[in-house]
Amino acid sequence: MQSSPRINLKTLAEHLGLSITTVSRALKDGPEVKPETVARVKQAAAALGYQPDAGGVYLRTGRTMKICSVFFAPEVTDYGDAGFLAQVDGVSRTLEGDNYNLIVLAQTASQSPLDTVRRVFQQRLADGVIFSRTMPMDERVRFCLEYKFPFVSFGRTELQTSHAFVDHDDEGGVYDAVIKLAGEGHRRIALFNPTGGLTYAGLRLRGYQRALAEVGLPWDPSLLVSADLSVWASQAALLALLQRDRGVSAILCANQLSMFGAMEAALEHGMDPTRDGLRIVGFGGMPFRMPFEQGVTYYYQPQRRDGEELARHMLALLAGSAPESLQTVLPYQRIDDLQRFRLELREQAAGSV
Amino acid sequence: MQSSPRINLKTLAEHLGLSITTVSRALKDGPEVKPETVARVKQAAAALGYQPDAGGVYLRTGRTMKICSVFFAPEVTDYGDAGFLAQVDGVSRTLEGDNYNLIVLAQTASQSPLDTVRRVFQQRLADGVIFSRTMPMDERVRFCLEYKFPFVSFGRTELQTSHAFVDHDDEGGVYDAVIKLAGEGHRRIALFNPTGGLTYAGLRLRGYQRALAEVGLPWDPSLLVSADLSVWASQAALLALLQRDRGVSAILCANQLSMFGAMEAALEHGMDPTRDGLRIVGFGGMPFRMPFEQGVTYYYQPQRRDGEELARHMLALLAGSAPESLQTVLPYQRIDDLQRFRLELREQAAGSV
DNA sequence: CGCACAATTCAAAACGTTTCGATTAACCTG
DNA sequence: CAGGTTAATCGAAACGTTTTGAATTGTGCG
Repeated sequence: MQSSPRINLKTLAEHLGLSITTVSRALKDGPEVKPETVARVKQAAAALGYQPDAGGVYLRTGRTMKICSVFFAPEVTDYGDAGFLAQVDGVSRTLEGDNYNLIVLAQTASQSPLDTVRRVFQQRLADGVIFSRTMPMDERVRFCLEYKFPFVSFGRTELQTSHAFVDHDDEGGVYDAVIKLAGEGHRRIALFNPTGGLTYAGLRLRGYQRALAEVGLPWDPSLLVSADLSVWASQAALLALLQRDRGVSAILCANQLSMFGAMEAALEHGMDPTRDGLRIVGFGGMPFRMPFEQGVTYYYQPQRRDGEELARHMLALLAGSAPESLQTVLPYQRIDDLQRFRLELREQAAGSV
Repeated sequence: MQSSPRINLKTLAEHLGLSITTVSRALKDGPEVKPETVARVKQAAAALGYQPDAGGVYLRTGRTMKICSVFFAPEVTDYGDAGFLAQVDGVSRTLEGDNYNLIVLAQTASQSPLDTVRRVFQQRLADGVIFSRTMPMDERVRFCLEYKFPFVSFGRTELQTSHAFVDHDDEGGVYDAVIKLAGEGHRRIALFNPTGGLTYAGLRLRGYQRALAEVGLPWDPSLLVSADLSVWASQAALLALLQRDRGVSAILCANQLSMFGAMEAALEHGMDPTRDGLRIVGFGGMPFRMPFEQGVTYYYQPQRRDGEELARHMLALLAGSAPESLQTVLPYQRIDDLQRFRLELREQAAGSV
């Protein structure tokens, strides 16, 4: 158990009086090796604590056994997105089973999204990449397709070539929300959408317009508000809306941060959510405690599951599955009573521990 | 700009009519290469988009150019810790300047903290490791010291051998809070501490007791409440406290999640923060909007800066600096008016963009 | 006994990089 | 111009692994 000379195939082979070739093959149950020898090698490897050197394996095989997930850092500017961590946890946990490790690369505001992906590819930082904030004509998707670099996007594109993705059914969620709100008598329903040309913003708009048409409400562009996906930006944009349009009685937010922004805007505008009957609809993962919770509807998706699905797709891709078969659109779960929902999650968590 | 043959030193050398040696040296400004040649090589490298292959570099130099940050996944169970992302952002951004990449390894509940660090070391996943949740006799610190593996702990230890760390001045923060609260007339001040034997829990207790002694208040063990660092656990523990002890007028929380827990507990107990004059003291990063904000004092530390400091220490360590010189204890900033503080941060952020 | 054939094992090459030591060319000194 | 010094470049080895092709044994059959 001496530690100075690091255990590698060579030391292991010398120690056993075998060749490097045989040891290497024995460790992966090569059929050319005598079963007896296999057992002997494996025992010695375990005893000496041999671990294959990742660099050596890569150089020979071209496989890094790493997957990269891109983390969009500018979103951290104010409250950050705790849900991303749950996703990371899901990805990490799923990859672990197949001996893959996760690299998280922070994408700063200064570099373009494509730069980050290109770097992963060119420096061979990982065998595949996972990214979000997907756009209809996403350049990262194009890049990966061109160089045949395995990837799973969190969000769909409108590109011809099909590829692996995981996405939320935002069109369906928004559609459902508008139908319900209209049923309750709401006439002026605002839609908040993130800027940046993300695919799901378009899908949300489609669901919105489809529902409006169905219930016979007019499509009023002034009810569509766009801003950055942060508390402050959405707050400012929605405050402006409330100030210029007294008829708005419901706001469809994009994620938790913009929901916080909507609530702050309502309070800043002097509204009392209970008295004024303002309805706020949010979308996202595990809901934080909010400034107020009356009149709030929440469309929920567990983000750890997103991560698990992303990782499963990635592993399947690397194992040779066709991208067409690796496309998931996950439905939202509608929550009307947040308090009760939290209690449920709490019991659920307590039960699993 | 042909894409099929990957650009490596060999192709680059052939393209320039130079040897691999010269090209390699030119790219790192080796003094043995004619300045003119250096320029020529660099230009060609840029034009062809040459990026050194991470695996090749590692195999030769033994440097992975990666740093691993361990992410404690069980904390995600409910609200997650958005602050960790800010830290990740800080680490990542700082490493980037020195061409290091960040690996985030999720530590699941099933594996011991030591396992994760050991894996990083044995598989040579990274050149160094950063971890938190440090304990006085931390086994990970012991391990890294024994194998001379570079590390920076977020949190101090009580081990003899000195090592690099970054920590918050929790003792000072708690001390300051108790002094102020006592000055306002509070007599029964509760201290919430996380379970798990973390170093900073002990430091908090020390600051608490020191302040009590100084202002002449008795040390009452029943005012010390311990539970997991989650909303639910802290909520349950603090609710129990409020129910059994009617005299408690202030609660010192540990992080944002336990502060949420304290507020939920107070509300569940039927308290009106304004009317009942309950003071809640929180510690942590960027403060979320909370269920109520009257009577709240917040001790703030920007977590992105934590990450930057951790990364700076790591880089210095790898450059050969003595660990003794890489020990930081950061003071908290006391915030009495959260609303105003958020506005300040907002303007600050707006100014920097 | 000679030959083919299977069962084991091995030597060597390759991946991309850095670096030691050697080589060449050019320049200076006496 | 011989001999020495410097500047610039190059060839080759090494890192740890997998894999191709070859070598060594043992066995069965004619």
